[in-house]
Amino acid sequence: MQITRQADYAVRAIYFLSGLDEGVRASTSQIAKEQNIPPSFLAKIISQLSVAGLLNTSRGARGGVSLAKEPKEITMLDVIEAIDGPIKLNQCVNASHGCKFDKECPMKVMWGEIQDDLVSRLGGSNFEDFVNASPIG
Amino acid sequence: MQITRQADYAVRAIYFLSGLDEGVRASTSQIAKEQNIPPSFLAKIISQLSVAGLLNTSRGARGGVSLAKEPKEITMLDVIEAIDGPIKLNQCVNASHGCKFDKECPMKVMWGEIQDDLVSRLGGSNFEDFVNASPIG
DNA sequence: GCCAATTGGACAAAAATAATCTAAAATATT
DNA sequence: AATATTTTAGATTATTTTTGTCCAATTGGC
Repeated sequence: MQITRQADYAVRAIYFLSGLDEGVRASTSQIAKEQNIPPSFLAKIISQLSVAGLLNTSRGARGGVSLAKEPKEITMLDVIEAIDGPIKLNQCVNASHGCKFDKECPMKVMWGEIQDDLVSRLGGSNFEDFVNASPIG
Repeated sequence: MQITRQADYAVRAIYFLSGLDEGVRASTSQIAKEQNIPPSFLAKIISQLSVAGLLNTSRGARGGVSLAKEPKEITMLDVIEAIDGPIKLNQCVNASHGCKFDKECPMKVMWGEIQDDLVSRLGGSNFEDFVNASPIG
């Protein structure tokens, strides 16, 4: 019932980049040092975020990473699902898996509602708001 | 970001027992068979629920398990936290752990709010309501 | 005493998580 | 062209968590 370390690292990386001027790059190792994240682990995460379309990367000297969209267009949900996959609070939500109750299960309904709420709140949280709430020093 | 199988098993056991008449016992193996849960695994879970004060157990022939409270007095949160421990959506919530942002982190605030919501919804869901919503056949 | 049940502990297997390491590819700078 | 820097990709490892199993002990009713 907790986001993974990886997802947290991803969020912090995006947040860090959101604090930079538009288009400005930072290298993975820079972010790693700044945020105290294992560098080669972060490299993997950065790569996934790039595949997910959240980051632009450029190789080579003076290369690095920058946001692929404005902070306002990136939500907490985007980042977390890019790393941890779709949110699913219980195995049965949005999928029957042979539980005896299943179809008539009021608890399944509850999980579905809570999950929808969670997803919608995460989907409504963007990084511009985060940065505005507390400008990064 | 998902409750464990154990917690789900626990919930299903409590739900099953909530459908019985007050004070009626069922054996662990009965519940296990009924709900398709590995019996010796369920025994462990039952034991934890007993320690948590949610179940009464009695050993010996004709022994078994029954609810320690009325279904109305048992919440989804009770059951899940008895098995999975306290809900914590991210490592940083309610605890500083050396993240660079920490104190001024708007995302930590967000996690805290979402978590409080989740906890309050789970704490507001009791098993009488579940049983009423869909009487167990 | 016998049978049926929980209890407790050790143990094992599998899966998920958290990394590390290395080689390759790309690209600015010199 | 050479070099230094950086991402990319893949294999590999280590650790932790999750999911169980098994067995002996205990308890209680008949």
